[in-house]
Amino acid sequence: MATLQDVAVAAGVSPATASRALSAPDSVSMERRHRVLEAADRLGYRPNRSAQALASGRSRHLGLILPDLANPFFATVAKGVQAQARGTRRAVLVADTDEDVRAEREVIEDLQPGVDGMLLCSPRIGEDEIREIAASGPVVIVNREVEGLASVSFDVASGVRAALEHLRALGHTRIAYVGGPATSWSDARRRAALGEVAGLDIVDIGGQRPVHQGGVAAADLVIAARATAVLAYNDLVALGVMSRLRARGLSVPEDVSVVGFDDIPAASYVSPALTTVALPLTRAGHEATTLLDGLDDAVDPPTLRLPVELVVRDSTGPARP
Amino acid sequence: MATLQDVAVAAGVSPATASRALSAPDSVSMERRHRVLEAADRLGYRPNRSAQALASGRSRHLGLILPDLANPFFATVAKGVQAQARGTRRAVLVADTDEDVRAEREVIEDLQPGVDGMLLCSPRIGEDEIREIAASGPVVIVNREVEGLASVSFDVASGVRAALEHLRALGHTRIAYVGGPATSWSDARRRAALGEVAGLDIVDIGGQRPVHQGGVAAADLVIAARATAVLAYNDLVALGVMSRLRARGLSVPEDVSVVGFDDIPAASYVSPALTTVALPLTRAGHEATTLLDGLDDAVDPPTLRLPVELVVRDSTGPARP
DNA sequence: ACCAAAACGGCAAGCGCTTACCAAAATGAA
DNA sequence: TTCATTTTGGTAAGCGCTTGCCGTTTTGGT
Repeated sequence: MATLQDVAVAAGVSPATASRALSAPDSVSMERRHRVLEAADRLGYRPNRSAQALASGRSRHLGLILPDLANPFFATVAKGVQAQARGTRRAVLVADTDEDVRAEREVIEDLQPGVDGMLLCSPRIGEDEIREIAASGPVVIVNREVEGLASVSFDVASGVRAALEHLRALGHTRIAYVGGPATSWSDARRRAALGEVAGLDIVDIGGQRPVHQGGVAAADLVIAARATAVLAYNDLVALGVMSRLRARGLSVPEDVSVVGFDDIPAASYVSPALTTVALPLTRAGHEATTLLDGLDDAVDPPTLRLPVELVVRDSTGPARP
Repeated sequence: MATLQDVAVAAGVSPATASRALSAPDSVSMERRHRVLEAADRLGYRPNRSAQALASGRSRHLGLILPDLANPFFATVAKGVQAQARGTRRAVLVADTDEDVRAEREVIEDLQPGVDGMLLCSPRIGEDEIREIAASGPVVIVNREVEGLASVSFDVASGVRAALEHLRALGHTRIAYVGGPATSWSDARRRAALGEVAGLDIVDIGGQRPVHQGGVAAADLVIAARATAVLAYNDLVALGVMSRLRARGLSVPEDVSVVGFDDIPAASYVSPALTTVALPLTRAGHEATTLLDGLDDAVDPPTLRLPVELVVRDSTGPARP
């Protein structure tokens, strides 16, 4: 494997010049730059990333920590991060914590020293722990907010409000909220917004795992609560609720209306198509990555709260009179 | 930030001993090891990954290249890789090529120098290119086979056979195959197996993008072809076909039976639940990662072909008499 | 033609760690 | 007790690159 040294020799310049020719093109005369580029090309030179990282103190690696890669929510964010990072030729270290707090701590600890910055997606760990992490390296939080730290989140409150108003307009008054993990910041945000629409009777169906099965499990509670509509923590849960409602002989939206959260692809291609609060997931990935870059020269840590949008499809309809 | 040097001084040993105490525990006496560990802990020592990598020549990073993170197929494989890699405390660099051949080439080129090995998931590039890549570093291919290289793939032929036999048993004789990307190796494998079941009239509906919309687009061709059953390239496409069939007023499975491939989560929670050929995706991720580790001491590159299983659900039924 | 300023490029010192290689210490057999 | 053998730990040489510093060349103003 050819080293920069070899390239320099081949081009008849010093290693310093070779280095500059490759990384700071205009600090070297055109002629020499060409000589170096040509030599590098001819020798098939590939920079040694570890050496670059060690010497420069920057690895050009980003760490992305998320609870579950198989969850389309996170996969989509990851895709956004990816795309943005590749634009600046940086690589993304992805770690899946399996929704496990302990694994999360461990993996963050593990990854942090090797990256230039971390993206914490829906972290389940405590605020103080997050602060500690942020103290030892650039960090942007996604889908959660921590006072004093950079974050990209969604305006879920207005999403919840829009969903509830939609349901109220359809004549629903008794609405079940099927929640997510108890440790989830965004579940807390949704809950907090539940009271903001007047004239509604909200039944809170405790925290489920934020997956299809969680919704299945909750559906019977929804039925027992005699709610005519349900707002779910996310689309996966909403889909689970719908499955089970159907299995119990109820039809959506005739008997029960269902609203999800996230707008994952599956939401639009199940039947009935799911009414849901769409979150700009890919964009969140983009923004978070961009934020990470500007962190040092930022005076105070920027907080982005991205707008959401209620997408009305076929899973919601007028309440039975 | 404390360095190994600092730790060594604090523990009253040489840097070499400190290094060994941390990475080769039993090449150092218990007493000194404790001194080092204690000092490291006290100083909050975190090894510098770049330095370790540079000095040892191993980055403890794996590269995972895949066409689309938002596709549950790949996300699931990625999850398997993740889990396995974390077991051996290695990090995974994930790169999403967006189903684009050029991006794929570029990103592989980019990532390879920084990793100890690469996992190429459903690569779309040419065989010769793959060989070239494999020549400059350990590589395992997932969901494709290249003569002479290590790979983990699925026994799709037997899956196709099982699906076709299932359909034939239900009385279907005219069956549409809705294919995937033309450049896809696994689409070619599926196609190759189509002829293996006798007495069937197979209509080939050309290659679609392997996503929901691809299936939607193909559905009308299926109808026009007067097939009573369709086998789709994957579940996403199958789901797309089903949506559109329904929109066209046909019901599944009464009018048309649909079989997918992969068994992604959505397959089981749509209605009607999708009959599909289940692939052990997470396991593929595991196996591929494990294979990568053993590559050097392998005589000839191992090729795993994992078994698949037809999961019969509600999207297939008897043909109309 | 001469000098100041600007542009360019080389030297060399690391970045923080690993790992031969070898010396010293400890162990055990004789 | 002595010598051969094994264990243990120190010395030092890098791994391949970046970058601050400074001398040299070029440029252009007069």
